[in-house]
Amino acid sequence: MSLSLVRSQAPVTRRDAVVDALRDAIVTGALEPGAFLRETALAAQLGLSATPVREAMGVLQAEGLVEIEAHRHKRVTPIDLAATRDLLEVQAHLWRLGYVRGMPHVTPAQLRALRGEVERYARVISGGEESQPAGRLEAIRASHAFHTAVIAAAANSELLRVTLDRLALVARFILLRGGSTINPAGLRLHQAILAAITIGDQEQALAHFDSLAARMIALADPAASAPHITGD
Amino acid sequence: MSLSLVRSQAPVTRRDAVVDALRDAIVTGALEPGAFLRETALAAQLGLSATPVREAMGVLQAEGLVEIEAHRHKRVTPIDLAATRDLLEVQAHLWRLGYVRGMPHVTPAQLRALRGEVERYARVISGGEESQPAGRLEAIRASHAFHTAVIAAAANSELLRVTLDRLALVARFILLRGGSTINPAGLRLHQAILAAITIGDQEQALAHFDSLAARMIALADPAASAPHITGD
DNA sequence: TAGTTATATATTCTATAGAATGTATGGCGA
DNA sequence: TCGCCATACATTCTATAGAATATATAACTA
Repeated sequence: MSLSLVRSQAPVTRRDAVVDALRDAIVTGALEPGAFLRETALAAQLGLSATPVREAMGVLQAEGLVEIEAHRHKRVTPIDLAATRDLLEVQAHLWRLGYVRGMPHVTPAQLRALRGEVERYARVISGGEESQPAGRLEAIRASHAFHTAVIAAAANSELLRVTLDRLALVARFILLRGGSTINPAGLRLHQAILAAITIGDQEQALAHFDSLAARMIALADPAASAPHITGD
Repeated sequence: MSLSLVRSQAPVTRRDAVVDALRDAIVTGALEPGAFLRETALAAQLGLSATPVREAMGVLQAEGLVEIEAHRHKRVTPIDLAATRDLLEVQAHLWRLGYVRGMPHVTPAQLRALRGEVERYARVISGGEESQPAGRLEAIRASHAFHTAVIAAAANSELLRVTLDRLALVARFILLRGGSTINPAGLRLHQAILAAITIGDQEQALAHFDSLAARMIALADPAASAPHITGD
């Protein structure tokens, strides 16, 4: 189980290795949202000096996973519901653009890749692992790889970059706070999108994608996520 | 003349100061596209050590202004026409989303700010500075501040961030390669958008914005930018 | 006692030196 | 003459120590 979707192929510098390690820890929640990050302490834990750790922080800051206050401290970005809603809305919008541009150019090989990702998602559900962190992460990775593969077909370098940019941040929220998206209904939507793309019905594929996006965005809806708001 | 639109308010660290200095140099072309950047040489020029220079490179890489090849070299990102077309398309799409979301919430104060930016653009044209680098940069800044102000009204933190993210890269291309957008016709489109927003006609404002965006994207059209392609 | 200033402490930020890596030059062999 | 290997060089990358900055604690004054 890894987060290779946004991981560097083979980290050639210690900095990249630290980035990968910390990203994994943050996305899985091993480093909890809001946790303070001290350079020297982390360096000691990882068995290297503070320099590459410090540089890794800059990368993670660009990905939205770490917040830095100059001369004060660094911390894992807390999960803010309003900010997450904004994030998911923009991400969904960019994904949708990627679908519109990418679907017409999906090759048979890419279609097989899409099928593979859906099967990966399906294995999690059929195995009943949808309530375990490992299974949930696997399903999220499959879903993200699915969307990314469609977008890649658009052959727009900037569109691919901007969608990959905050993918880890999206994954963290869904993994740690988005309980209800990874389930049979979510699987069916992926299957429906795949089926529509396979027969070339892009309109229907988009419709199913919109349903999926709406479900995702709803995760950051205060009304749904804070049901006890009227309790006191 | 500065690039304050993407500049840190008051650089509290040397790293931030270097980022601002290098960003300015890259956007204005003082550091030419493709130029190699050596840490120690730049540090010596700026009168400080290599460490903050090196960290600044990471930030500029995230902004797309610098390309880094591990253990080899760093360079100012070359201007690639295909990549720029992708960039402008995505940027235009995000701006458009910002217009749709932001326009309904523009306050009178923000409207005055928009008017101020259009006047700034107008002063460049009426002063005949549209062919000089300084004037061109001023007009680009006014235009970008205009779009950004509309988007800010949408109050979507992620949308604002993602549009500001690569603003310097967009500005550089238009400044160094986008000869024809800064002119009376460009000014008129800004004025038309402003007028439409002022009277609350968002449909028409969007139509004018689309014209503006199309003109911008056309700058990266190979056919238009390489007219001598049939000459030999 | 409340507020302010000075001091101590912790952490980041920067400078510097050395280690690691990649490229180019020159020599060797076929 | 061409290809391959070793060596020298340049540059990045990392480690370490010291400087700068912010916070907390304690002493002092009104």
